[in-house]
Amino acid sequence: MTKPHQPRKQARQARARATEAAIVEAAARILEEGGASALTTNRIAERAGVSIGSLYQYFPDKRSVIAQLLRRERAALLDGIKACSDDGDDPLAAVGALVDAALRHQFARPAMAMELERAETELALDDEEIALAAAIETAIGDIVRRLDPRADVATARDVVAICRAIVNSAALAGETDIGRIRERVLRAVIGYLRPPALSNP
Amino acid sequence: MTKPHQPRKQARQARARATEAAIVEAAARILEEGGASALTTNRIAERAGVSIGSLYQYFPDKRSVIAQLLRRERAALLDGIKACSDDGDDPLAAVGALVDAALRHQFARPAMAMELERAETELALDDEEIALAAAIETAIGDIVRRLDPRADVATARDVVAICRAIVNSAALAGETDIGRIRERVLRAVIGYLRPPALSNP
DNA sequence: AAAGAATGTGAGTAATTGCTCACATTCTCA
DNA sequence: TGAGAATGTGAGCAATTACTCACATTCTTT
Repeated sequence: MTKPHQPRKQARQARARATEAAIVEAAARILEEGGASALTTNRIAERAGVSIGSLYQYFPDKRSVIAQLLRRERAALLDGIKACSDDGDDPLAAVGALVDAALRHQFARPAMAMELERAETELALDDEEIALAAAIETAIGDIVRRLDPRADVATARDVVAICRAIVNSAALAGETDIGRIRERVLRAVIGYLRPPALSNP
Repeated sequence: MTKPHQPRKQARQARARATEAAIVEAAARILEEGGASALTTNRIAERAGVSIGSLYQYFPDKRSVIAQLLRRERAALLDGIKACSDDGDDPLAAVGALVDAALRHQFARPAMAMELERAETELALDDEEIALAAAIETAIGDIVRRLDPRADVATARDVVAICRAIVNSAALAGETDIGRIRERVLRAVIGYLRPPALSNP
């Protein structure tokens, strides 16, 4: 039971909601341009075009800004994943759609996605964020079980980890051909879920 | 061509070499106990049992301490990987030995390995560190090509990424059964290198 | 129009950081 | 043994940080 990262006060006017959104988006831009070390509260406020005081009117501390950005991104990813479930009956196609959703999310803003992942570790997620992560794992588990009915929580976690790892290391190495990356991620995920015979051909 | 992270001055007496090693090991301990945010130069010196002045006698700046620790760990990993090449002619056994080497390295000091990985991204590696990383990728490529002769640089990178990703996410989720993790990593790596037929059974 | 609520401001503060420097101690070797 | 080299010390500086607060502006409602 961790203290939730809630806005200090609820925005009641449209102007205030715009300010709040501008702050979160400014944090995203700084994160993807300069990494976590560039993400200071004064810089966030400046980039958002508001004063530092305004930032602290809606966020009790710096972590809450990052937490809000994390929630925003996670919710979008969950939407994309849930859409895969409705993709017909072919398990392979469903897994393919799942990988596509993950790739779309990761490549929409690659640098931000990576930095946000790293920031997550030192954030001490609150209950709402844990629930979101659990929902994502459940949704992935549902799809993955169509290919491998014995798949458990660890399997779903591994699939997420494999996707992220290949995409991130490819992005870090300067690869840009998403088609090639997609092919490899798919190969890894399917190979993991349906292991080949361990004999020598 | 990045500025190398070299010791400010060369240690000539045994006492000085001990001091230098103590500083690097102190950094490792702080990193694995408190993460990157706990890693301050004053704390490193205190933990090493030396004064802050001594630290700056052998390291020009904070990054150099981390870089030295990174070199130490990378060199150890490379040794472990190179040993796999001498493991008989069975390609599957060689890949198994490779995964074991990676697991041993990652699980010897899991928290430190994870934190060090994260620190690496924001370090701007110098030539020596790039050479070490390249040597590791080459050694892995050699082993991996026994299973899949078409494997290229990206393939080796993917294998490394898959190993790390599964181990880290398992460790983060609190798993401790190394045997189970080993099995899954092996399944993922082999499944990636020898993809099953993409047909429905 | 007026008054109170909501929103916005930014100079300033206390704490922390990486790092320097003037000096003390210990070692090496003629 | 003594002199210079090597090593070790830690108070403190300059820069940066997250965050506060007294106040100004804008909106809503009657």
